[in-house]
Amino acid sequence: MMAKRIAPALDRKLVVDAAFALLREEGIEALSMRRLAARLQVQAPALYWHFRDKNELLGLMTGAIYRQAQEEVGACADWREWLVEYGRALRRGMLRERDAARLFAIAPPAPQGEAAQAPAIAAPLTDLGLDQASALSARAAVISLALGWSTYEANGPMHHFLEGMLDLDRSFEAGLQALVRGFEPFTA
Amino acid sequence: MMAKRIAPALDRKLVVDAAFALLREEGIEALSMRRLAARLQVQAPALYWHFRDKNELLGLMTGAIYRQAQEEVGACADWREWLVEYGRALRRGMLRERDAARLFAIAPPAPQGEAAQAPAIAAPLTDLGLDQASALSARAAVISLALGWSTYEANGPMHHFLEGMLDLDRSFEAGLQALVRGFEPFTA
DNA sequence: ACCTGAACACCGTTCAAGT
DNA sequence: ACCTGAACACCGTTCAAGT
Repeated sequence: MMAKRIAPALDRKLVVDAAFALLREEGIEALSMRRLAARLQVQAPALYWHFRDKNELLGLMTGAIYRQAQEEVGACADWREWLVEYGRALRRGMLRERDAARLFAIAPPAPQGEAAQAPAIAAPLTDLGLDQASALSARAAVISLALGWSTYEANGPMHHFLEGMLDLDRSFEAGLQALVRGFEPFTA
Repeated sequence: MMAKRIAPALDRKLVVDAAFALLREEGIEALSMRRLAARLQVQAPALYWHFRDKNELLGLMTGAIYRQAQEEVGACADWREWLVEYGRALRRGMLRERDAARLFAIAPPAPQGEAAQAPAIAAPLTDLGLDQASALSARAAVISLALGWSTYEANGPMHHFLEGMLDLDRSFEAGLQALVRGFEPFTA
């Protein structure tokens, strides 16, 4: 007879999903290994069988947001259109998840597969005719704008008067348009 | 006779300076109230006489970086030049202090004086002929780009191959130029 | 007014031990 | 293989008490 194999209580996807739920419900301050474990009906050290440390878990979360944004971008006629759609998708993703900006500040998106290679990162843009160096540079700028905007927007100092004073959605859009419009590829 | 008045061991400036020193030497993970107090030869609770909580202290730190950037911008011929110089100054400030991006993600810059009012924030640009709404929007976009860039740059995923693949300084500059070049004021 | 001592309610992580 | 129990070395913050 084979030994009885009982089903594991946890797997990576289960934990990441629970972490997103906890983040949405209680915010990043409440996202501790102990609370997460409790929600999964398990003790905190059990999580360390599945993840090296908390940072790895958070990296999978930002990685998911990051990847989903790319998937949301449909077929585009040219690289400028792709950049604008990508910027909007990133912003949507960061608005969807609570404290997303703080998450990105702590834990870089974990790449999966060969998505970490420069040609793969540049691909959506090089496919539309942009050279690789320009593609990497432009994509980095769009990510930075979206990331910085949500950090800025989450910040209290502005949030009070700015949301009356300044339409945040419209202003982000204006910034994104400006960035993409003004971008000049390194090789004409 | 008056009672003997002994000099206080601490004041706000002293603490903020020590916090910057600790941040530079040991990074944001080591910036705890207890370690900071130890460096000042005092017990941790003493800090709570001078600051409401840790966040207030961090806000003074980001506020200092933020304000210094503005002071570094000299006289400009037009608002586009001001935005570019301001963006560069912000980036310098964030490179100067370790973990600056994470600091900004946690604690919004504490405004001081009447610097928190919209007209004051817009002033450097409205003085150069831009309308207030465009000024706030453009300034927010430049801040976001600088902030996001340093978050992005601090992140590991890219940092490995990106620093060979992509000149980070040159790319930031290209993004900043694009943003400012492409920006169209709301009122022509 | 300004600081200390002691305590509270937490953290992330390690590691032997259980099953 | 996967999880628990117990422990270590920390946190931020409060509060009575000292001077």
